[in-house]
Parts: sequence; structure tokens; C-alpha cells
Amino acid sequence: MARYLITSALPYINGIKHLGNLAGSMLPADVHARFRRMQGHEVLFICATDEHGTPAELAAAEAGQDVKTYCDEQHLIQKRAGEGFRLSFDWFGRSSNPPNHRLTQHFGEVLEKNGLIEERVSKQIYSIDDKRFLPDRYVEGTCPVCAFERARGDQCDNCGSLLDPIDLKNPRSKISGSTNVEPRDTAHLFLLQPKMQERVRAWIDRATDWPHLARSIAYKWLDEGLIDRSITRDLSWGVKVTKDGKPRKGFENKVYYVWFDAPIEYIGATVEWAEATGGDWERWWRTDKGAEDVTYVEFMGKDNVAFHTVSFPVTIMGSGEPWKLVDRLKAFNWVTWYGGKFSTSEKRGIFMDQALELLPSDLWRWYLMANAPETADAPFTLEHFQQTVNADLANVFGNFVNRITRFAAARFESKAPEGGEPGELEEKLGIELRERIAALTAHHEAMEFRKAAAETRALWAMGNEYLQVAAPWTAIKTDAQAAAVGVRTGLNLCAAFAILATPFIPDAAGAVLDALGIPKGNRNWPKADDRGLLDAIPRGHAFTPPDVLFKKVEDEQVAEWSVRFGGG
RNA sequence: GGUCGGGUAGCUCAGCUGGUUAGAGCGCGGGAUUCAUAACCCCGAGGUCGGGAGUUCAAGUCUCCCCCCGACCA
Repeated sequence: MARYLITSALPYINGIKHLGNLAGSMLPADVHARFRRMQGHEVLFICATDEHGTPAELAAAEAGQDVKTYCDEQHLIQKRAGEGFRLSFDWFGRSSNPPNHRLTQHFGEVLEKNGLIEERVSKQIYSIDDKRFLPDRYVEGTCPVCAFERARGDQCDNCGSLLDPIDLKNPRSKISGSTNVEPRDTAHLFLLQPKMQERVRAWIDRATDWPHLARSIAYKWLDEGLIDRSITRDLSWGVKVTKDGKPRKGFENKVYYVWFDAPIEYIGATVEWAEATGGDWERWWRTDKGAEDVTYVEFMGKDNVAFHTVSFPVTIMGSGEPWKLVDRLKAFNWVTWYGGKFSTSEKRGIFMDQALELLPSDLWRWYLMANAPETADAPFTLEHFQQTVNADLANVFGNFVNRITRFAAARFESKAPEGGEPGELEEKLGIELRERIAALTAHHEAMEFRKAAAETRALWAMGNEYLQVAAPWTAIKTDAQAAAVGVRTGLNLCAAFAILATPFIPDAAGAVLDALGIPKGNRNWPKADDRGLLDAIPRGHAFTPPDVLFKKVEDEQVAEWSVRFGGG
């Protein structure tokens, strides 16, 4: 028994996420959380919506809503989509909720006390008509280098020069188009990251079991040298900046930068969980209060690695307080849509809510994990999806369950047969089963999702091979005892397969186990050396053959979706 | 431009510290079977392991150069 704190990168609030976002953090985190729970470990699985920042404000404006209402609505939409995909969060919080505000303000203040924060004044473009300072990307103007007329505040798309918005000629607001803008002084808090550089490096030196991708990205940043980073913005939607618990002078119209408060919401969401359930959040996050034996596992896309390996640790370590730091980190590449980008505006790709309208979540879960973008970007195509789920789920697993339960129902009165003793064939099967469970368990523990899925599939194929040789439908004509052994073994395989597949396809696995009448308490992850797996169901135990588990995805559906979602 | 990761059968990918005839799934061809969702099972075809040079008794596996792809950073 161990304790696992598992977090998934926080999905941003501006609209429902696509399948690629799902595959890169929330889904693998769920698979791992389910696996660890089934092993009997204590798991706390946390996620939340990341709600602050300019994109949220702009998306709200576009939707004609105030930002609070917009976020309320979008949070619910994302929460429901997560439920639809059976993401088993212990808590799905909101970075806009009070606990995150309190914690973010706490970190801001304690970092300043530790000499890691400095207030500086700089010039920034203020839009008089928009009544706000403009973030770099929302200023447009003429490039001082090449005279390109539509250069962005941070970079010129024409000549590639890196720019400061102040230097643009004829600056204008990208929000309203207004040219009624001017440079104004504004104060911001800067996090003095270089002061933490060596401590962070030493910590990463010790993180030898992180994947290469994560460590190399972290070292890249450290090698280039950390810079002082502004952690406040001139916005109204976000965490207010405080000093000694009161609004900080001169910062009344500013908030913490979204990237500063977002990771803190991992802790904030745990506090939300504790407040809602009576749980003890410090036991998971404070090493002085019980968290020293917690293994903290983070899941994220590769774009998030630097923030999780460097920026957030600077915040945590800089506080000088005994907070839990990440122990294991799993980073993913992207799922692409036919090799290109998913795009809302161009209607390319399938988004979470749409996917659930089309097919049961298990099909998406299976495909996305069996083809997880672990070593490189992985293309999603409807054709490959169809092929994979039809072959793996319908033909190999679904058909296995169907053929053995139907036969047992017809010839053995829907009961696990009595009589007969296992022979050499069952002995061999048992050995292979235990070997494969050991391999599957190791893959799950290593968070190697493609390999875990491949091994799961190999187990199912093994079941079909067994039935082919045992052939109870032939044996029953001459040797009722032998047929009984074959059927009984087949039914036990069904149960074992369903249990082992639960992290990937919880609904279908649950349906099989329910149909077989396997008690909830007997659905734990098996030990690889368990010799009782092939005879676990009590003889004479009655069951109901389940309905066909997976309907096949038809060519016509693929054709239709291809048009609708921009495939091919 | 820099860094990292890739380039292995038609497709998607495994191949740890170099060592017998390079693997899996899908797809394809053939066979067998009928318990089952025309599913399952068996057999087979198919690869000069991006290109070139080098190290070695031996390289997909190490070194160097080059060419593509992707990501991140600039």
C-alpha cells in the first residue's frame, strides 16, 4: 500500500477540449489513477479548469458574457465532458475558486519575504478606448525594422524580429482596433528566478527517473539561464495582488499572471476537495504533515514541461516551506488530426463533447491510449480509429466474451460448469497468463501506455487461442467433463480480462463483470503469481450473458464523419 | 538559427548496455473452423533498418557528416 497524488495538466477554460488534449494528460492520468486504485493504493486524483488570463476575458467578450458567467458555464461543460469520458477525478476544481486565491496570495507574499520578488516599473501600451493595458500579442503596428504594417507586439511575422510593443510605430489595439493608445508607466512584480537556478538544477539532477523528454527540456531552460519573470498583469479577472493580507498599493487593478496561479491550483483544488469531503489536504501536500510518503505523479503535454519542471518548482522551493514536489512526471507529444493541427475555427478534428455523441467513451479511450503520443506526435485518423477499435475491441475482446458466454448459456444453463479437472492445456494457459499479467503490470507501473494496451490486447488474443484449442463445442459431443473445464476456464478468463482492461475501458469491463456477477470487492488488480485466476468463479455460479459489448464502427459512419470533421 | 526527439515491412509502431536467419498489430494472400459481432484460429508473402563514411571479429544498435519530419526555444 502506497499513496499516489496524481494530477493532470489543467485544461484551459476557453472552450471544450479536443481529443488531442484529452490524450495528452487527462486520459492517461485517469488510466494510471484507476490502475493504482485497483492495486489497492490510496489515490488522490486532481484536476481543474484553468480560468484566468486574457484569453478567457476575450472568449467571454466574444460570447457576449461577463467573464465569471462564461467561466461558470464552460467549467460545467468541461466537467460533464470529463464525466462522459469516465475521468475518475477525485476533484475537478476551478482555479478561480477561493482556495487558489488564498494560496496564490500566500506564495506571492512568502516569496517576497524570501527576497525572490521585486517590484519594477516599465512602460506598456495603454488603450484609452479599451480602458486597459494591452498584452503584447494584442498590440499591432508597423515594424520598426522592416516597416511591415501588421507586426505583432511581441514579434514581426514578416521579418521575424523580436519586438517590444513600445517600439511599434502607429500602434493600435487588436481588441478594438483603436489607435487611441499610448505608453504608460505600470508597476509589476518580478519573480527573481535566477536566484533559484542552482537549487532547481540540483533537484533535477536527482530526478533520474524522469523521462528524457522532461529532463532535457528542463536542462535546456536552465542552460539558457532563467530570467526574472513578471508575475502580474494589468487585468481585472484573476487573483488580486496582496501585501500583508491587504490589497497591495498600486496593484488595485492588477492580478497575478495566469501562469503563476494556475499550477498552484493543483493544491487549491485539493483544498476544494478537502472542504467538500472533509478530507485532509495537507496530508497530500505538506511533507511536515503526512505527505512525506506520497508519490506525486504529474501528467502533461510537452508544452507544459518547462512550467512543471522549472517555473512551478521555483515557486514551491522558493517559499522555503515543506511542500510536496513532483516525483514522477509523464509528458506526452501531440495527437494530430491527420498529421495537422486540431482547429476549432477551421472545423478540423473532433472535440470531447462531439466524440461522446458519436460513440461510447471506451472506444475513444482505447484508441487514444493504444496509440498514445509517447515517443512522437501521433496522427489521429478516422480510418485507423475504425480499424483499431473494430479489430481490438469488437473482434478480439468483444467476440471472445460473446462466444464463451453464449455457449455457456446454451449448454450449461448460464452457470459456471462443475466437473472435470484442468489439464496440461490449462496449465500452459495459466503460465502464460501470469507472465502476461506481470508484463502488463510493469507497463502500467512504468506508465508505458501503448505497451500496456498492446499487452492487454495480447491477453485477449491468448484467450481466443485457448478456446480454439480447448474447443468445448467439439468436446461436448464426446467428453462433457472436458467441455466443462473449457467453458469454466473461458468464463474465468472473461472475468480476468475485464478486470485487467478496466483502466482502459471501464464501462465495457464493468458490463462484463456485472454480467458475470463478479462482486465489486473481487475486481482488484491481480497479483502476477496468483494461481487461482482460472478457477476463481465458484462452480455453479449463475450469470447473464452480456449484450454485444462493442458495435462495430461502419464505413458509412467514417465517411460521414470525415466530411463533418474535415478528415482526409 | 540552436536544442531535443524521430526517420525500421503498404500503414501504426517494438527493438536495453552492439552478437545466431530484424519483430508485433493492422492490411494483403492462402488454409481451417462454425461456439461467436463474415468474428476467431493457423500458415504465408513482404524490409539493402533515411543516405554516406568510420570503429569493431561483429552495427538497426557506437562515432562523424549529410538529407528529410516534428517539437520546443530563439
